[in-house]
Amino acid sequence: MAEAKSRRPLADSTAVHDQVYDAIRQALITGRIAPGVGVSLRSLAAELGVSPMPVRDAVRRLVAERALAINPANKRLSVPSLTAARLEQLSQARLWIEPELAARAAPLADEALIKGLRAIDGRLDAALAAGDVDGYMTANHAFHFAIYERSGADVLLSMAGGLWLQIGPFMRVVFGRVGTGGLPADRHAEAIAALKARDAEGARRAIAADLSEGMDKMRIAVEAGS
Amino acid sequence: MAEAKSRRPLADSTAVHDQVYDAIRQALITGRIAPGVGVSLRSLAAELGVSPMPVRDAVRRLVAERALAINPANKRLSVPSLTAARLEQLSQARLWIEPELAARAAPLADEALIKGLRAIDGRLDAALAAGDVDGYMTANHAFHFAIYERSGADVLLSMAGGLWLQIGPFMRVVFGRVGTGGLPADRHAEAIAALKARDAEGARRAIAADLSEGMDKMRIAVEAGS
DNA sequence: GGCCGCAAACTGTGATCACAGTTTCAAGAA
DNA sequence: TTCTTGAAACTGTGATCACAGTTTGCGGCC
Repeated sequence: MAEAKSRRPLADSTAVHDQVYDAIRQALITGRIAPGVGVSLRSLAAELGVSPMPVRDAVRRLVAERALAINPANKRLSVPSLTAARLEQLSQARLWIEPELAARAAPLADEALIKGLRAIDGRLDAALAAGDVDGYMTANHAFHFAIYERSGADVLLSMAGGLWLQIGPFMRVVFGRVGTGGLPADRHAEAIAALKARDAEGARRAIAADLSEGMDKMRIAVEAGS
Repeated sequence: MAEAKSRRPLADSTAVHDQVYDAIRQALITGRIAPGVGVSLRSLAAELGVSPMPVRDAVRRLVAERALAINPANKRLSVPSLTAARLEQLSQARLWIEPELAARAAPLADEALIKGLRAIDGRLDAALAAGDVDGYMTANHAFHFAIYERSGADVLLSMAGGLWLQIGPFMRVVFGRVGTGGLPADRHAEAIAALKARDAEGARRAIAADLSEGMDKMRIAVEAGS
């Protein structure tokens, strides 16, 4: 029992089901749990060293966010498969919401935000140069949401969060197949410049371009894989 | 015990937590549980005549969909308040997603869909004439989602569903304050005509106009109420 | 050697209990 | 009368168990 509890030391403080949520979410985004495969409450619970109860709560939340799917026939859990149709819809939704969040953040940008973004972008470039996929994806997520959070638009922000969660597995496929090479961080520089100038439309364009380029790559990778 | 179980006879078949989800969702949309007030797992369970367990599952889902809020300090549940900022974000998200769903549905429209929409619109008009708010809201929801479901875009469809759930309480405020009068069903006729002609852009415009008009009313009602 | 059938293992679901933290409210003191 | 204090009630959380349905895999049969 004590041994099981120490299998994967979760972060302290907050509720267990939240820690389980974060753990599964991270496993999903990084592709540690592959799309299409089935999972179960008890296996997840054993793997995380907790009782099935908080896992059940976390899973319920992830299903509501469409990060996990539940087979209506036998009610079994699985990770959603990567289909072109799903990617297309997620792309379209992101292309509207995220540039909008960037545009809303621009007038509210301050020096602290710019400085933070530069630091994140530095970590991103380092991960890119080192071929560190996890590091790149973490930094990329941090970069975008540092901007989005500044918008103060909580409803749209949570929608964007849900979209990233669903698109995470697609990203992993891209980097697994075509590598991290050729991904331009220039758009990030553009975005930083626009935010510094409090240029809403410039920020919108920069983020839209950044998304478009990334999602084109995903589309190609998914089509090649099917 | 047996008495409690028969307090509110839920629909048969599916899982209990799904029935509880539907029941709470409906109570939220129709405003039977007012925005801002606190709720609890045990009180909901007692009211619905079930044990707290399925309520817990349903609530977890509703919190993930932002239809319920959870106070981070004392972890207590409450219904989100109606703020102008929230309405503005929900409006913007709806105005992008729903016309898009209508446009996608248009090329796939068939006679059965048109016929179904006409029937729903008839019920809508009857409810409108009778001042039946619940009937109007139910029919209006049915009308829109009959169209959206035809698009086959499941990801966007579920996003639209989440948005309706969040905007439901706002709708109730409108009808409670300004009544159902002055709500034009013409836009619905326009939408039906466009779908019949398989005119994607026409359908997009009709739905966009329908939403705009409804949400303008909501905005006015919310501003007047604060 | 290949196929059928049954038992064991595993699945999600729901109920019940224990527990720690918070709120509420009433009784007693100033 | 007003403020303090303490107990009771209520909150979400987690653990554990029971149960029905499904899947799985091994053994025996054709």
